[in-house]
Amino acid sequence: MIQTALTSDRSRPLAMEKLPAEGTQARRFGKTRSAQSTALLEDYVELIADLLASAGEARPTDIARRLGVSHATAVKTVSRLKRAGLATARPYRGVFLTEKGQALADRVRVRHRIVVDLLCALGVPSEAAEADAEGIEHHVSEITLKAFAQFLKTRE
Amino acid sequence: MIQTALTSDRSRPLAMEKLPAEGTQARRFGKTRSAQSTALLEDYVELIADLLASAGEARPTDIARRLGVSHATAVKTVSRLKRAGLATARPYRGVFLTEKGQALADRVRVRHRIVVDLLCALGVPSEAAEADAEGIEHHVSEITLKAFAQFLKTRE
DNA sequence: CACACAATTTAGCATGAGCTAAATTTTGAC
DNA sequence: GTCAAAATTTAGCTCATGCTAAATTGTGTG
Repeated sequence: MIQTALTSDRSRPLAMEKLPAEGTQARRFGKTRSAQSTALLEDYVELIADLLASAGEARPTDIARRLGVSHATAVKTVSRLKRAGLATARPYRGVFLTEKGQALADRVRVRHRIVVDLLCALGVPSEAAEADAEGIEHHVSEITLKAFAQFLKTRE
Repeated sequence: MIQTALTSDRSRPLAMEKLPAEGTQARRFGKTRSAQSTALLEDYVELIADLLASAGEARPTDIARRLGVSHATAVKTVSRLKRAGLATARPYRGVFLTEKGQALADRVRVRHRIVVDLLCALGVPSEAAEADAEGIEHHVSEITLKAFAQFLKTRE
């Protein structure tokens, strides 16, 4: 079910059983919170793809340094990635992405690019754009992303 | 120190001691994660202000229903708001905002409005705009918010 | 080849955010 | 005024995300 959330992200009902479903607002907040929990995994996957592309391998220590967390934390999260079917890793060897993980990384990268470009187009200095995009991107739905892309296309 | 993070949010160094400070990227991610933890408190404060304005009181049960969580969870989070100096509440009585909490609520409301308006201006359907803004707004820095407002002004 | 050093993993701890169930308090009906 | 129902709080659990410290494994030097 975590995979469901990750593959289609915010475009589907999210299948959270036992949702109180009291009103529209409750559902909206609930969705936001689910997105929160996938954000970290998206960051990891994005970074691992980056490391694999640039260095040929993704070691927990590098992941930890780039994310600003301890190695122990990185290792623990990697094992959650494995549980979620996004990555593979044999003990004391590097980390690799599954097909699903690679697909997610691709989507995340595209989305990141669009969000940064949009912010820049709106006049946000590129440094702030990069920093803010890191937090914003995880909450941008498909439909909003389309709107961003459209806006960028019609004005460049 | 939580207050520091809340009042000025992302515009200051954030004063996290013991930060690994390995590189720009590590700092960026770290900041994103801190913002994550303030997001929930912002939601609560915003909602409490809303309930106080519309109903004259903010009861844990109402908060819980509107946020889609259990009353127990709402109560627990309210006590964190108290610890953070944002709210006051005596047992079995309603919840109220401190001056700091009220100020935060005001800022959050303004920000929310701007983010929603921006998304709409970019062609996002208003329902999606409302939903996405709920997640996005917590990651919009002062400088980015200014850029949003500027964009809206010059084209309205 | 042995052994030290670096990297990795495991163990154990804290906090946040969620839940259910049980205890407590308030309130309203009679 | 009493008592039942509703609201609130407390207790106790789970997971996710972070940490440090200790144990384990790989690697490279002599």
